[in-house]
Amino acid sequence: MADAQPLKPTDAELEVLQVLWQNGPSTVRFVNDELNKTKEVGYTTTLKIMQLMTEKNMVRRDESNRSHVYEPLLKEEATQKHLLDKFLDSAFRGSASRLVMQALGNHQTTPEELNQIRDLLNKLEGGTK
Amino acid sequence: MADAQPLKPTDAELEVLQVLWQNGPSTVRFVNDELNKTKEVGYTTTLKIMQLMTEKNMVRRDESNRSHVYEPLLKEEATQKHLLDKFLDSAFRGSASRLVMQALGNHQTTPEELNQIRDLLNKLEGGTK
DNA sequence: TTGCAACTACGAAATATTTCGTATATATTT
DNA sequence: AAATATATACGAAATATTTCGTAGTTGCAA
Repeated sequence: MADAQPLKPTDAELEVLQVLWQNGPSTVRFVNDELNKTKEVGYTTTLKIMQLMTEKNMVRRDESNRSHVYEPLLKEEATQKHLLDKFLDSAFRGSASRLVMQALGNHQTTPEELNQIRDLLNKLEGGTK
Repeated sequence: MADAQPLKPTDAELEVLQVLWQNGPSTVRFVNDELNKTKEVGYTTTLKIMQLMTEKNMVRRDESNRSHVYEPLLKEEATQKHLLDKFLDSAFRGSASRLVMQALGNHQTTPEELNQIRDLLNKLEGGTK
């Protein structure tokens, strides 16, 4: 057996996933270089994390070339949803609206994005103006 | 020295803080009982966590009675903001709007709350309709 | 005044996660 | 062909976090 659960990735695993989601299937070398743009981390450290992720079926490894290529098996949206649920519970006691208010209040958002959100609100309110 | 940093509480610490934020200064016994409504956890485990939190200045301990009373030193809002920032970065690569859309989409929110959010949107857009 | 119940202190084990050194294999360059 | 660069595998140390047993106190009830 072996299934791609919507497991909760650890912090280090999530960082790797972000690189893969953003850039598609990549080698350890590439991922490690990306990570090093932000923080210092050894090559074998990244390698190890990705090996563990392979065992957990979070990524799939293509070994046809000497440099293995890793592809994410977890979907970005599904994983975000999963993490959001947990975060909402633990940090906001489940109050989505409070989280949303904080997120909108503390971070700059473009008018376009605000409009998208407004559209969503309209849909949610069932057209109520 | 010793200051009440907006430190990142661990999961266990956050659970304790939620109880304190929601109920005000409490004893270990009370906190432990609350936690046990959700999951099983030993009394001394909770005690230990709260002792560590005291050392980290996340809570203050009143020892005047035999049962010590713990009061949160971290503010709920500030802590949420801190955690949200981190979460936004790690899970949504900083895109507040994507997080908001997901949060609104996946969780039921009352019309009143939606209106609150709409008001906030209006303010943020600077009145642009 | 004895004994039980409820507390705190504290060390240490159990887990979970991250980090990296070393060995070894395989390309590539000179 | 030798030296050098680049990969993977793997064990194990370093950290971080959680969990709990045990010892010792104190309050209270029988």
